[in-house]
Amino acid sequence: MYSPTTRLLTILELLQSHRQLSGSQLASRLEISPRSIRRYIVMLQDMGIPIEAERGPDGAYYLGRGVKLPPLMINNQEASALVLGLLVLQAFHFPVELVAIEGALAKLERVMPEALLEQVRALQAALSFNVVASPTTLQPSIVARLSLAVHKCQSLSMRYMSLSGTESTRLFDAYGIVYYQGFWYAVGFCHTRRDLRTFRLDRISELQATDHTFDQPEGFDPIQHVHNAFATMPGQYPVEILLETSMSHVQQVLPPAAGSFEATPAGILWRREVADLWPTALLLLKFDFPVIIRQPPELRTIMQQLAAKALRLSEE
Amino acid sequence: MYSPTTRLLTILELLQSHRQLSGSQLASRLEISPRSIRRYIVMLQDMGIPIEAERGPDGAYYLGRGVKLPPLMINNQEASALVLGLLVLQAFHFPVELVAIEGALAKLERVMPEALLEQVRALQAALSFNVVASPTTLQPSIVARLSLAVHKCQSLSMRYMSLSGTESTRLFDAYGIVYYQGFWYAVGFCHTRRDLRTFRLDRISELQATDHTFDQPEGFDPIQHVHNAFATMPGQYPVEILLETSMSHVQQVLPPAAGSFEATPAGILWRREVADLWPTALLLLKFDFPVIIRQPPELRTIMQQLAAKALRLSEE
DNA sequence: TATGATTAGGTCAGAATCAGTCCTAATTAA
DNA sequence: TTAATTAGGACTGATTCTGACCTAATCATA
Repeated sequence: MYSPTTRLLTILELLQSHRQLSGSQLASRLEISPRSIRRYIVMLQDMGIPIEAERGPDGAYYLGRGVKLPPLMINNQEASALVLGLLVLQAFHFPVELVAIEGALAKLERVMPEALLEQVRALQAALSFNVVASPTTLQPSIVARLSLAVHKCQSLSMRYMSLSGTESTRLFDAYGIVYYQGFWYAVGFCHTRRDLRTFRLDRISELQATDHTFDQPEGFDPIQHVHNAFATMPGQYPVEILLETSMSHVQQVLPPAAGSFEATPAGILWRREVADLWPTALLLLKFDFPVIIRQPPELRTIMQQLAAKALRLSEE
Repeated sequence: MYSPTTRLLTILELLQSHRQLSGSQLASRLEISPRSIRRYIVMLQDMGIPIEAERGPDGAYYLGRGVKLPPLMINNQEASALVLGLLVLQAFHFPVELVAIEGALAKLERVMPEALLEQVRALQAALSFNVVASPTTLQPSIVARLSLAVHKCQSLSMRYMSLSGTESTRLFDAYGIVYYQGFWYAVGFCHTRRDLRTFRLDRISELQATDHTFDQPEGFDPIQHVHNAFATMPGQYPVEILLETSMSHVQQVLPPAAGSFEATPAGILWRREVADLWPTALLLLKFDFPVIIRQPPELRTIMQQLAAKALRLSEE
């Protein structure tokens, strides 16, 4: 704590680990005059470090937000947490700039004490994450803009290429972003299709926030919806099924995203649209309450086929 | 970049973002004489920052490892990556000291530019990880020691409390650590039971590395093993089904957690143990390839019931 | 083996910086 | 109002820093 430079760093460190400190506190810790502390504060500010001050009694200096990040003073524990975090991001193909992850990793690993690095590497080698490798890469900037739009409830205009390869522009209210089996998806309401939809992020080519805002539906669970969306890709068959049970039971068994539910005297009328009827058919077999198929007739045919298949399986 | 004090920090920053820099490069960047650079290097070294040098042509200065961490100079991108990493660690209940995560988070968030922080917070709020919340906490120190033992192939002596509540001391060769459905497990060879075993980390109370070392088996996949261990949990129905398709197709349709798969001339033999046969029965109806039920006979009965149910549904 | 580029460091004088001690002003909570 | 705090000007003397000019040591390459 002798040279001016170390003093400067010490002040920075003190301000980083304490919420706020008064000039006299700093002065006594560094054993220099308060006047010099004020001078150091100015020096730090000149360096772009946003030190702010509260005046008056109980006034103090504290770190504010700037445009640039000040040098971070971290201890060993924190460093290993940081490295581990970065490694996890890498393993999960998190939508963050790779350069950023690698840059931060390089900086940290280059200066970490040997013993610490060994510990972290051991953890890294020993831990197995249950991760499906993602075959595609996606642009972090898209994810960043998307998440901001989710946060601010801004509708989005985007260009999307469907799995079949056709590209289209859609107006979309994003409710959440979900990682599911190696891919990242945006879940929300598609104005073009007027339905809840799931879009794979790596198939979005353009994304633009609009002025239009929307209301986030209460209690919507993006994960649930993605799970469900995989069983029920939206499409051309209008399905109408009468569930002879209570609404509360339905809500336990089916996610809100599964379609619309209407209470009728005969039971709960469940409506949705699907391209593939098979998942719905299987779903119906799962239920432990009586079910009546209203629409479409094709679903009855599929049920017959399922019955035949089940019978065949039971005999062989 | 004018005062001597700021120059020191600039040199540090340059050394952190570049792998290595020669004295003359540094001198021209800071617009001071090479002699002064040399002096600054000494000052940094005196401050405990391990700057090392390569002599001769193409010689240069570079950062080495010390006992203490130097101030980290990071940019905005790197900061958001770091914060995200920490958030993920938190979400996954990663075995890292909570204090470390929170300390680092506090330091980073306190100084991050407003816009950046908002972006990260938005991401955090929008992203849904498919994570099961862990009901237990575990000691990071145990994980650290365990992972070191995995790395160094040291046998471990540990006290473990089984699910039934009996405590025992075991000699254990840890092969890996796996996160599976909200819990952390150590996978390896248990000398006491003379078998591959899986131990939940939060049930380990004492852990001690021994002098004894072991050989890590070639090509052992800890995740695979945990999956298997769960698929073959003692349920009462041993299920054995012949899937008449290729192994690669099976792997696309079924997760590794579904059980064990064995290639036979007739097809893939799928074995698992379950307590409830219904989910398996429904699963079989999903497949688009021929399937033969070998075991148990009860599964055939269930298939008949399913067939009846499907038929009933198709008629109404 | 010779050469040149580089780090390492000693020395010295003059310039620049820094620290402390005075001040005064502005701000703000009690 | 009062007291505590930040903010900062001015001066002086001590300290430090800088650049210039040295000499060694090291090491890759021609």
